[in-house]
Amino acid sequence: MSEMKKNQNDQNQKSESDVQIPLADLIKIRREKVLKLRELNINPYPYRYEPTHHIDKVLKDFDALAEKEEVIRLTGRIMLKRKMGKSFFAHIRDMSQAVQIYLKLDVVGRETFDLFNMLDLGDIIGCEGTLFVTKTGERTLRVKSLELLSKSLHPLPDKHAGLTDVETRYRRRYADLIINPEVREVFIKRSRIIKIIREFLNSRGFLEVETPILQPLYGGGMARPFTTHHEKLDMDMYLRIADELYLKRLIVGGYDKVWEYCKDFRNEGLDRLHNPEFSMIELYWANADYRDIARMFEDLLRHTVFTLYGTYKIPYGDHEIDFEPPFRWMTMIGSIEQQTGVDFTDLSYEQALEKAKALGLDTENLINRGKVIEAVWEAKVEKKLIQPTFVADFPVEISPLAKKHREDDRLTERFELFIAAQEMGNAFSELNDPMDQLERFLQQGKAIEDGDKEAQPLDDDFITALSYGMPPTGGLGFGIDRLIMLLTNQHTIRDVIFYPQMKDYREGTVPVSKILMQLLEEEQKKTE
RNA sequence: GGGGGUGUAGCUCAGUGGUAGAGCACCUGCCUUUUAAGCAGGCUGUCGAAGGUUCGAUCCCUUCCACCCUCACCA
Repeated sequence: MSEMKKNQNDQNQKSESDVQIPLADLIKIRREKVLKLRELNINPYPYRYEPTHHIDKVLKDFDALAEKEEVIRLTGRIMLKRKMGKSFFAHIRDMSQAVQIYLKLDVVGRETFDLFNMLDLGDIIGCEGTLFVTKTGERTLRVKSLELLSKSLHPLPDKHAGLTDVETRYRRRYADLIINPEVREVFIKRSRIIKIIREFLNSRGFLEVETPILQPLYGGGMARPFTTHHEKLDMDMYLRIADELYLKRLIVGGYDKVWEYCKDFRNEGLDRLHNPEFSMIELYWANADYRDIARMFEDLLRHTVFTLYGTYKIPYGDHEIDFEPPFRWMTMIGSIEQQTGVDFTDLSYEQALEKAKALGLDTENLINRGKVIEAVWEAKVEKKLIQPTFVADFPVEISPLAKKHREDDRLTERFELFIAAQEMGNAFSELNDPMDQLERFLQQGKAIEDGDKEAQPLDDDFITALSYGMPPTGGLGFGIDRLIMLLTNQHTIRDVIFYPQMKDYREGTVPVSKILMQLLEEEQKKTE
């Protein structure tokens, strides 16, 4: 130990001009423990351990297990450690829960006691013993034997204050997960929600399929794509922005119910609600229209919420959202009239523009009638839709893949579902008339020329597919990350994505690998 | 992209125009049922980066970087 101090002093002297990193000292102390353990013939990184229980199971069945004096083997990370002379209390946490363990010198013996004395917060151990309750009533494992399973070199965040710096939480998600158990709960729920939806769709006869992420032409949504290049083919390619066009080709091919869990990519700004890569589910159902889709979507959400929580009402921020069907259904134009008193049904582009201006909107980029109506709707209606509400019958100009409304060809059979003022899904009676689809693409082409960076390019092969004949089809897409936010009461998308997109590391930070590199060099010099 | 804010020890945070502090963590003692254990002692900093003003900058100014909030657009 005195040698350790000398080393530190040496380092302080020789590196007076160097950068001092206190973290390096902390890591060095832990690294020296690794070397010391090896000297004692203890492998700090052994190969396996067989626990008998997860901690939550032990706590659940505690009385019975304690009564029977059953020998329990647990693994976990040391989160707290208190020395009491010739005994220790500590908390270890595994994937499920945390529990207190107790070590007594005269129970575990000198070797194990000294080993545990060397261990740090963050080390992963396996321990075996029986259960008891302490004087103060805490359920505890009395350790008889103990094994180090992995030595931790990096100190843990503060045991009480935790890790709150959002940047560090996202960049080092592992540290976030170690120290903030509620974070791991959110992601467990995320996994369960996806499983529930998958089972729901499979049980309804939908076939789960996979389509290309790497595409020669993007489409199926309004967004700017990421571009990339295939070297051997010498071909520019796009990362998909939506799965729609490939899934509909499968409907043409004869499948009548398909769906895909899609990772999509959009080259746009990122904020509370947007990550450049995100997840959607898209499904297509032959011989159905958008009303059928609405009923099924309602059912899917009802089922998911109820399976998860056993109730239809869940909190989101200040609101309580009620998922009990039927959800409210209103048309886009009708909802505008309800909020503003203006009926856009029979207004021309120029008349609509006038009304929009009168309502106080910036009308600069509103290049057609549909865009005007959409803008008014977004400004005056969207934020008010807290309880689940279908908004239906969008203008044809902003819905190039949706079938024209059976009663009004200025509109399409399309709905979006809104919950908590956020779009939770988008569905159409899919456009299956190849000639109409071609015309829509041509209109989109015009919009691109007019500077609309999100308009869709003409997809010749998709037109070819439709020309073979696609049955009447209802389609739906919904953002999984947004849904997870809603169902877990999270308010930023970064809290439901393990690794949200971040800019490159900041300057001035010293990576841990650099500290380890220095230690490695020191150790190699010593052995020479 | 526009506007506002933040960046100080491994973590959570104070603070000052004269090169910096607390709690936790860490190290050394004591303590065989503790509870954010306690007690005694100790170690720890490119004060986000670069430049400028100044005798002197962590603090004032400029630029840059990262993060957060917000507005505009996409899910």
